[in-house]
Amino acid sequence: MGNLDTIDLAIMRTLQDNGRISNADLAQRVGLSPSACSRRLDILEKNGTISGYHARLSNKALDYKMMVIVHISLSGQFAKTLAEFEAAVKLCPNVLVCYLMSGEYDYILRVAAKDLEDYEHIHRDWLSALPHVVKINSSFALREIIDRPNVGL
Amino acid sequence: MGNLDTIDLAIMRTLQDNGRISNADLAQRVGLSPSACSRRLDILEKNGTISGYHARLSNKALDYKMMVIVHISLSGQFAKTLAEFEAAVKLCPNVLVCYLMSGEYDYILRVAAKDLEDYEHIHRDWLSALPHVVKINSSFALREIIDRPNVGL
DNA sequence: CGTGAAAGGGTTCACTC
DNA sequence: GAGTGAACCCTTTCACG
Repeated sequence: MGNLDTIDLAIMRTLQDNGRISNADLAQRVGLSPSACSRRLDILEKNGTISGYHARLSNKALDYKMMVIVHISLSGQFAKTLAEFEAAVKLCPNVLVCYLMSGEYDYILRVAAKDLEDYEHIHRDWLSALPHVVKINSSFALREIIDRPNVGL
Repeated sequence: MGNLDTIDLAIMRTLQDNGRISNADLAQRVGLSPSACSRRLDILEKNGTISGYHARLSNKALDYKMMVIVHISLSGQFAKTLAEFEAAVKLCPNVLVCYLMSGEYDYILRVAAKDLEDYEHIHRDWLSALPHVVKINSSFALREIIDRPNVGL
């Protein structure tokens, strides 16, 4: 996790947008020889600075046309209550993101659904069924403005 | 964007978690010859079902320890108002996600910050400075429970 | 860090079924 | 659609400058 220099940042910037580029092309882009580039990449991966590579699937192509932001409150804040909720929410494949929050609601979720009917099912069969839930508030996304995997470097 | 069969789904499932796997290994995992696998992958990429490959960077390694959910209201809903806000918000590198929403607030944002002081700067110099903003509500994430790039297949 | 070289694989064709 | 084989290219790793 040592210090990142300009070239490390260039490698990361390239791989953010082009995760499947070959090492030879990557080396050329950042101005390194293939062997030096491969060595650096190896370090970045092994020390966890680059934690993985993921294909992004088109929600449209998969017919997921809706994105819903869900705020959830539980009946308490005991560790056991939270742990049971969290274990259950992880099983729902439609939940892309879930954070424990400060403030009015305990959790915020980002949920993908095919359409409104699909979301009704998810709401009834998954979200309402999560343990200790006392309040659910769904807001629907009208349009996606930004969706980046990482902070801009 | 044609129909996806079991093998296509297996390819996508593999590439979601292992975006830099070689075509040869991918072929073996899904039970195809390398050439057949490469042809299918090519189709999935070209028709947009797979829209890209992204390295995931460790927020910890980059020193981004805070995640903030920000609700924002604008002074109106005219197309020009929204367009000006959206153009401006896209320039902030700390904003990972931004959706136009139905409901009480107009936009919801996911913002990464290094620490509380860093967030104060982002709030003052970026968020408060966005055009037409009349209300900002920041909630801080205490813990990440789920953060998947895609819906579970 | 770069170079060069060698070994081992990977990718991409045309071709066949 | 899928598999095969061959040519070509890429990756990885090494010793060395």
